[in-house]
Amino acid sequence: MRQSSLFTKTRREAPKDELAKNAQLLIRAGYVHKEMAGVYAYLPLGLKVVERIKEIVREEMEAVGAHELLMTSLQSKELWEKTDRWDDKNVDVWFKSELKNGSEVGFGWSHEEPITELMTEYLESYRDLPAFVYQFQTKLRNELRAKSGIMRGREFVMKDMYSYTRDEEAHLKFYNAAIQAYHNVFMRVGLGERTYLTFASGGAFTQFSHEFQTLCDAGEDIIYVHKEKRLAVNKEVLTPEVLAQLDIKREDLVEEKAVEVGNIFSFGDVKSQQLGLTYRDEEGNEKPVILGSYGIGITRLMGTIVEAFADEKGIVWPESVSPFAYHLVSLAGNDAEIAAFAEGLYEELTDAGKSVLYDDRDARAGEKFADADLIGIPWRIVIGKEALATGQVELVHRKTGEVTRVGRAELLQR
RNA sequence: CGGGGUGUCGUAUACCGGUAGUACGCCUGCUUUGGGAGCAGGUAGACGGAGUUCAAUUCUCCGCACCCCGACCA
Repeated sequence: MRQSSLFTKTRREAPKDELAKNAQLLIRAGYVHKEMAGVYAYLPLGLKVVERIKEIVREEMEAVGAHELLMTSLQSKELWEKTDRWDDKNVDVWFKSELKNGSEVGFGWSHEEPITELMTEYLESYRDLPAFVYQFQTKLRNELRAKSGIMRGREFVMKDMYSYTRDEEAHLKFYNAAIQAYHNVFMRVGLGERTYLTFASGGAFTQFSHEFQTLCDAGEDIIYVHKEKRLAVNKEVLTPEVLAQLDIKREDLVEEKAVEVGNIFSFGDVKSQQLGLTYRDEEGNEKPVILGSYGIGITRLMGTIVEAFADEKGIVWPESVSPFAYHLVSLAGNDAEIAAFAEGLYEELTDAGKSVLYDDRDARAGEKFADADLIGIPWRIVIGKEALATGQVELVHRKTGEVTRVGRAELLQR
């Protein structure tokens, strides 16, 4: 992409109403636009990051056998009444509206009910099980208080996956596969080292649910981390009984701030009973389907990545989620030869399938470097007089600042 | 939802009960060109409403918006 064609611009300063680092940097660099409190639009650069994160998640979900679908944002009141979650007294984040004919509808803050009801139409026999589905959906939640930039908004993108299995054994098998898939996701987006499987309270069906908590100063949660065993417990389950059960000692736990980037739940058959999701087994007996729910906050994950890796100059994207692999910075000025060199290299890299943001703007070096630092693409290629003279270009690593000089051929082979 | 705070050009800020200033941005021109350039000229602003006052951007009230702390958070 030619930067001259990008309508967004960088800003020196963050708006004064943004205190969260992730929002300050994402706005300054032109990734997002704040529409209202807790509601952000994703601009071209920001959308690329969202899509890259989604693609990683998609690959891992497909790898455990799940299929993608897309549910609706408008949801039916009658459906949610079946599980007693329509009433504002029970769910306090509903946005509700009504149709012209007067019937009430809700804006989806979760999709467990709709997807499960959908499944009643298709899952009838043990032969139809198991079934695993997921989607990327914009969730709408009327949070009392939005905060922390894109990390806790009223509108955000979430990956939610649901498992439908015939019994507890099949459920656990998938549940454990999902845990591994989640680990893979967080590893791939660069947060693996600092993300912990965290035991949380489980509700009626199982003792525990599991959260994936990423250590981060901007986090809203407090967790207790066992670094050696690479697990953590949520405050609500920090009891002597649980510690004994997990075979960990209180003194080995460190209190840390963290962001909940994912969570997984076992629902058992409660919701299936409520919504009438049953199947016939081999003997013709009608049995409830076992349900599991698995979420990853895609946009929250993006904010967490910014928070985790940014430095004083700006964003530092891991290669796996960066909007572009390379930031080609041309310092041509009025020098047509340098401009031609940069143009040629841009074409070559692009033709070779590399994703390149090409700073072809008529701007000075300082401004270009500052912008490149802010935007945070992992590798910067600098084209100046020296490149013309030697044929070698500067390759600068955003994260470390390390500079190496490489030839075109070497660059194309990376 | 309880508490606290803030609303001034596009952005960040200053001052002030009596002519709203600065920087960046943006526009024009010239110069400059490896770390947010220089000069000159230009563009653009008091959240909305009511009240107090000779006079309100400034004080008061209401509304709206935004931020922070808490509560909440499948």
